[in-house]
Amino acid sequence: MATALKRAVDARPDPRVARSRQVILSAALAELGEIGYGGFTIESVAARAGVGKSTIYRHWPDRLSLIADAFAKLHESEAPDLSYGTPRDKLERILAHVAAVLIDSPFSTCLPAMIDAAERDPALRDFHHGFQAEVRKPTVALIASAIASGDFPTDRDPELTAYALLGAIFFRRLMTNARFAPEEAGALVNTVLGSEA
Amino acid sequence: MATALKRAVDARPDPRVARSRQVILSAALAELGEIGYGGFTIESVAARAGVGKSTIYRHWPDRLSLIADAFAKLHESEAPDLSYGTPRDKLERILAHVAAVLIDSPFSTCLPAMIDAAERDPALRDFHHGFQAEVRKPTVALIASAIASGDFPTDRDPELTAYALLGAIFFRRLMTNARFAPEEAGALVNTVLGSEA
DNA sequence: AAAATGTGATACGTTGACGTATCGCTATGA
DNA sequence: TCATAGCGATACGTCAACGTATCACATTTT
Repeated sequence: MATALKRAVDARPDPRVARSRQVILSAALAELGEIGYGGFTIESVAARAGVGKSTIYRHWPDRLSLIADAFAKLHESEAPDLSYGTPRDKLERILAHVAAVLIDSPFSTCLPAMIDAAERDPALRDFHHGFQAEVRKPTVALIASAIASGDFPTDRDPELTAYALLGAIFFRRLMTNARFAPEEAGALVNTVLGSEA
Repeated sequence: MATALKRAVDARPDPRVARSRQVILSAALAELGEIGYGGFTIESVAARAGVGKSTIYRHWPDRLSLIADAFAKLHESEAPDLSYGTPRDKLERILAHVAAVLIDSPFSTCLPAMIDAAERDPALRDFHHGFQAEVRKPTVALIASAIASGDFPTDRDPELTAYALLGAIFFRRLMTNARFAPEEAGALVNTVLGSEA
């Protein structure tokens, strides 16, 4: 059995590989935030990562798969704790978290590039939309159950409610120069669900 | 007085200039929709417009000013008629209009490129945010007056309400694969303002 | 009709990124 | 210790777009 294959099967992986992949992905994210999808180049990523260009080509076949992996890395974030509080408290906590992420985080920095990339490449679009749908699920479920239990007004559509709440925060990030502050989360819930909910 | 200067002062402009500018701007918009901001090139625009590259450089000094002019052209659209109906009717009409625009229009096609461009260039950002704020004004005013008059629930913030309503529609365009249908406008108003409003 | 000017085409040198290949060098696992 | 990779650097030819400069032709104004 060839040595390389043997290692792949039963030996410990070379730690240099993991390290290379990690610094390259970080540099790629930084580039996406700064330059965007269209102007993204392998050579800038290599320079920023302090890595030889060949090292990137060793691990990714082309620009697009590197971008896809970088976006995937972006989505390693934790959600707020939903194990306690009233439905309204939980919802407010979720929205404050989303607002905080959109004010300042790698995700927020790369969001315009991601939206642009999703528009150009079908695989990235599926990834982007699919991941967002996944992330939205707990929020929609929370709203639906609160409506069903009567905690929230019962004449609401859970999905539309989620779109209105999340949409307000994303809209402020992408279409205005005043990002949504986490402290406004309560006011947003009041405005959408009514202040007595 | 030199002839060129004299013409600039008091004579009729050469119609070829207007025609060139117009076909170039259209081609530039098509390119922005297809390629995006980062990959935008003067040569593609020239080819698409069926125009010599020199003609573009005759009228615009560089890439950025051409993009800015193209985006400006994008914003020549008419708003729905707000001269009749209840506040709720008017609001629903506005939202249905926004939804229709975001489903299919040059604006919708170029929106991801515009968001990306706004993130990279401060002048384009100011333009983008400024124009959106302008467009939003009548909607916010309508909501504010309907809240003040008691037509809408009085415990709402007009601006937040506008962000929730518009945000839902933009969110669906940018973050999901199911754009908002104009027919859903009524349901959206119900969900945000309550069905009895 | 004549003068002026905008136009498309084309050529130019320059630059930056592509993706490949080939170096010694060094970290690694055996 | 030693063979084995993975590494950064660098060079390579290719290509696409940059922004400039000419040119003959067509359109327009005077």
